[in-house]
Amino acid sequence: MMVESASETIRSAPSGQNGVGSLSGQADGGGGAGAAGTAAGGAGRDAATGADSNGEMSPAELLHFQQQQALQVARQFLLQQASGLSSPGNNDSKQSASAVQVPVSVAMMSPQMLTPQQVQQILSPPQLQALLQQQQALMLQQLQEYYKKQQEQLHLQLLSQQQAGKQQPKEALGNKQLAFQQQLLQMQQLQQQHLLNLQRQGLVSLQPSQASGPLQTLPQAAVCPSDLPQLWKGESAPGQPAEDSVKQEGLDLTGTAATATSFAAPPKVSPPLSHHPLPNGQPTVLTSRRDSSSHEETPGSHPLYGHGECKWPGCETLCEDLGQFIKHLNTEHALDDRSTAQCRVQMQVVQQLEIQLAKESERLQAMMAHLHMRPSEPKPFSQPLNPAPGSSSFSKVTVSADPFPDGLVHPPTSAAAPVTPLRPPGLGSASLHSGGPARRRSSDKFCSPISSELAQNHEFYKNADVRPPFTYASLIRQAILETPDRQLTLNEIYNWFTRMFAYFRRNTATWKNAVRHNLSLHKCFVRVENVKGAVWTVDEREYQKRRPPKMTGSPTLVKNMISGLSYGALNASYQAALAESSFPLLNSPGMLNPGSASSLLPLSHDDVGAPVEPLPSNGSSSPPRLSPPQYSHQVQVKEEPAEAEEDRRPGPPLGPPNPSTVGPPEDRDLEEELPGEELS
DNA sequence: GGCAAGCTAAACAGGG
DNA sequence: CCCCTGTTTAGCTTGC
Repeated sequence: MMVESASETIRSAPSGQNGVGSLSGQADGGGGAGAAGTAAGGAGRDAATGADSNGEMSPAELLHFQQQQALQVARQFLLQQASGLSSPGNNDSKQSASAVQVPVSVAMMSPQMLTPQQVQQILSPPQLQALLQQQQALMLQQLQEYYKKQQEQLHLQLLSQQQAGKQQPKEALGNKQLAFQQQLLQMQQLQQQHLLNLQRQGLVSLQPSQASGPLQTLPQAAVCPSDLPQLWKGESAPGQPAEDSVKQEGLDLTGTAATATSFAAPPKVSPPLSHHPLPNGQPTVLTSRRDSSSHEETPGSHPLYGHGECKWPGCETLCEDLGQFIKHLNTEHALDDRSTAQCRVQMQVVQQLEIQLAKESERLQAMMAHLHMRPSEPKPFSQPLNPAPGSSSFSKVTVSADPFPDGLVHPPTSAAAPVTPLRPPGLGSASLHSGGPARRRSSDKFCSPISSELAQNHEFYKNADVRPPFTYASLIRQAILETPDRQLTLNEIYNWFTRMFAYFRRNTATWKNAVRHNLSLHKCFVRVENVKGAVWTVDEREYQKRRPPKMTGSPTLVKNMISGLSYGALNASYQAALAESSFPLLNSPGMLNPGSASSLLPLSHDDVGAPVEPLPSNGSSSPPRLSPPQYSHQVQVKEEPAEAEEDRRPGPPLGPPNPSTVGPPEDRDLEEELPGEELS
């Protein structure tokens, strides 16, 4: 029967569009925002309670209620503002790069849908920074308005109380006024505490010389990413009393502290990093960074001054000398709203980066713990965890820069656009071969579970025009084993290739020929005549025997090698294998144990939901092929005549394949049987 | 350098 | 005759 070309049928299939879906699916930011708002409300409530202690209950309750109302109004207003960044009321904050408007709007329109971390993962650093900046600008504006409201309400309250107090004893009135004043004071204190916390994180260090400048309208200056290092350096000017600056800002922005947390995008949670405050309140992280990045700074210079220009974010004003710069700094970057907002923006940036760093560090710790590596070792960063493609990048894929500089964590499934030359995580240099045939594909060379790899990077391969780092044989086998019946027709194999890999949606003549060639060439692929035609199955035993073991006959050698591989003694090639295989192989607990062959015994069939890449029998292989699963996926062939394959190929040594009876029992037989077979 | 593995290309045959 | 499927051979590259 004629079957239409697989490539044509598959080409029209919708490619995976998962970027937005994954975003919406992860929507979880509402909880965080709500929690922050609750915290802010709690602060207000505490303040009100403090007033209560002075006597009158009803005014305090009323004030509390009004505070809550004001908070709600402020929140709603912020959300409204966020949903329309270009609204007329935000003219002052529109000077940011227009290129980031779209993502910023997207992110701001759904503040309760995305956590800051998620937003950060979505946005690029410049976008994120612009977002943060605008968010901070909005936040500051809202805080000011809210503060004004609060003050107006308090004054109204005072007036009303005074009006009502005319019929009350003077003591009561005095108590009420005192309560309001105390509440104001508490708000200020809360704000100071908040800023102090930030200061302790090293995120705020305003110069005391910057007296409260005139209240400018709004922050607006765009902070270009290149200015970040300068801000890093400048955020903790030496010799600046932190408390002074905090107090100054606290007084300058009185009343904002209680609500600041409700508007701040990231929760004020210090990442589980080394946030050990130094005696001056600066975290060691920042100090070390400054040390490493301020090499050009001389003791007499200013961290915000370099190369003759002001390094304040978005400024770049040329200053001939330090004195002029200081003058400029005091005039242009005084402690006003804009500077404060810029500092806050930088705080947010730093926080985001720290959160991200914390996450990545945590992931690294988990990975290293999983790999039984010492977490303290700096080695992993030098290991080719995500090696640059370098000379081995596939010819059709040009990877100019690492799109995921933070390692192998970013799932390509979420970001990979169709035909995007992204490198799948965990696929290293040997994966994307340079030009010509892609040989030594990782699955075969290192026996990485192709199913795991595919499961992890399924979307990537589906969308990116990247040649999968697997041999044709591995792919064919995987295609066959993924089916319930463990059998596929040739055309179905074609379909699987085109469905799973964007790369195979073209060059059909080449790879189809190769598929046919492999099916015929390798004895592990068994052609079975079916009612509907011929189907291809996999003979796992033959698949294992496909590669003659190089270390056959020396169990001790193998054992030593296995021991050598354990723990930190991974050799370079195996590390490369790890890099290429995304470590799924190490899911086997026995992999890194200096252990017996029994510990290397097969992974579960159900691993990763699909048959794992089989591991060779012990004593037979190169390092990655250490485990001897040797389970056979001898399939249930829907065949009437069972003799079709036998005449063409000799049956597997296990005996006549009775497809209807094969299954776990055969797996057990294989495990018992094959070691000797391989070691013979 | 030899060998094995893998890829590509091509020729060929058989069947629908 | 064309296309698909399947087999086989050859040449080449790469890694060990």
